[in-house]
Amino acid sequence: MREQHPVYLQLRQQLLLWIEQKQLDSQDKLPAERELAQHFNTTRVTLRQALSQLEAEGRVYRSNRRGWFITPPRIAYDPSIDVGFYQYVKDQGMVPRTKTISRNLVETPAWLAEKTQLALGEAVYQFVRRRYVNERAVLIEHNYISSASCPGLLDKNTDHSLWQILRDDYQLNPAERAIEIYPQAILAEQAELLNISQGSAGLYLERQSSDQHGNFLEFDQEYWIHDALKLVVNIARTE
Amino acid sequence: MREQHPVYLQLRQQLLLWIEQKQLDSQDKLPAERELAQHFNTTRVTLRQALSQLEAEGRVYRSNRRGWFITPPRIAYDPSIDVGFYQYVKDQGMVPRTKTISRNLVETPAWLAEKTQLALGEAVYQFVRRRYVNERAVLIEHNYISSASCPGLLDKNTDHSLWQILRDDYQLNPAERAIEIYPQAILAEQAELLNISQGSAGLYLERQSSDQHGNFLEFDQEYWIHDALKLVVNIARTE
DNA sequence: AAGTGGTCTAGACCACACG
DNA sequence: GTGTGGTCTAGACCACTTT
Repeated sequence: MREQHPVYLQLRQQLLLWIEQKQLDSQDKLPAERELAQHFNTTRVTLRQALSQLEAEGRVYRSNRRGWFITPPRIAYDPSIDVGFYQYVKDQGMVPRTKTISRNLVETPAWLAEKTQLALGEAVYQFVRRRYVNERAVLIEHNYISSASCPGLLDKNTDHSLWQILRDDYQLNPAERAIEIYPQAILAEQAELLNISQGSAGLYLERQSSDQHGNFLEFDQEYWIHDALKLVVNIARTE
Repeated sequence: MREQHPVYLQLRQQLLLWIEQKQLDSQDKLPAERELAQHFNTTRVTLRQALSQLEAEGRVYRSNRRGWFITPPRIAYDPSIDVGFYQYVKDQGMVPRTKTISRNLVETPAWLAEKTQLALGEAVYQFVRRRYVNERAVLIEHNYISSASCPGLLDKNTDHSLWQILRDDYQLNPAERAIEIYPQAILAEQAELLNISQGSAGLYLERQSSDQHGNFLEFDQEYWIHDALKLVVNIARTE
């Protein structure tokens, strides 16, 4: 035997056992840190280190200053399928909710013009929305939609599926999509909207869609909490 | 003005400026923690909190007990393209390297049989490899390849591209692929192989490929360091 | 008002990396 | 061997949440 595991890793193990024993379920709250620290005969600092470990592993999560909770299972999401958040969450037996935080007609900024077919300064709709799964906020979404293609979109209810509105009200369907995905810490603005601490692990997903006519349709940025999502992609033979 | 940012976030900002000033480049080493703490007139604990923040953001990384370094740019990777690690790293002007850690003929375990067409106990080749970009270890890969389809594979040099071997020596090409991706902390075994600490943020990528005849070809698990990778997926219209 | 999580200090010891 | 990063303690104060 060479090395003894550090205390916080032993504590991690004990916590897992304790959770199992207590049969804590998704979104159940753990006892106060001071209480746990005493129970396991250690310091709050070390306890928090152990909890942070479990947080990184996606076993527990926290909500600002409210405490630690048991992480629910991940949502599976296939970005190649024409199904929106609202639908695929429901299909997996969870309860989706969307809150539109802001909606504006803005001028296309430089960074967006560079990435898309949009001209610098051209008017686009910008939506910022927060999405929940079982009342847990799991992502912040920034949408940019061509204003020319979708007159009057600002007046519609965007608390459900944008794609459905595009399809039903404007006969626009997403066709080609270019997607970028990478792990990225949640920074200040999004962290505040998600009520988590800045620097929490996250997954960034960016998607540009064009419609069935090949025109720019939508640019989408999604800031996901790291433990809420599982991406599933199926790829057929490329000829 | 309501709230003052906590010290470690101010320190984060100062560190970024300091790095810029010093013109530190990819993989350059930062000074010792004690030195930095003194320079910024704070404690090691707080300094480490600031560094951890930057680590989460992918600006700095650490290598076990060796210190803190500047994070190099991410590698872009399109899992829908028939190009292996070796090729796409080179295409982006970086230097790839692969070290085969183990190669074995093993019996298909239960979890693998469940996921694939492989029968429980059937013989498969198992490869564990560590991959580097510019001599920085960025992922651990577990490969399972049908032994029936590839006799003699164990004797070949697997320090480059497996796919190339499959193509050139066995006339097998990956066709359909099912991919799963999610953020996941790097746990004990992989952390040790990557020389990072257990619980570091990571990205898990799992891929099952079948060949041009529709037979099982390969099952692949990749444990990526969170800051090394950017996924790019292009999806055409699904008819 | 009380309790909780978030932050911070000033030490300390150890195991490992590196010269 | 020396210095470094990794870990740990025993406090403390503050801002926020909850009662």
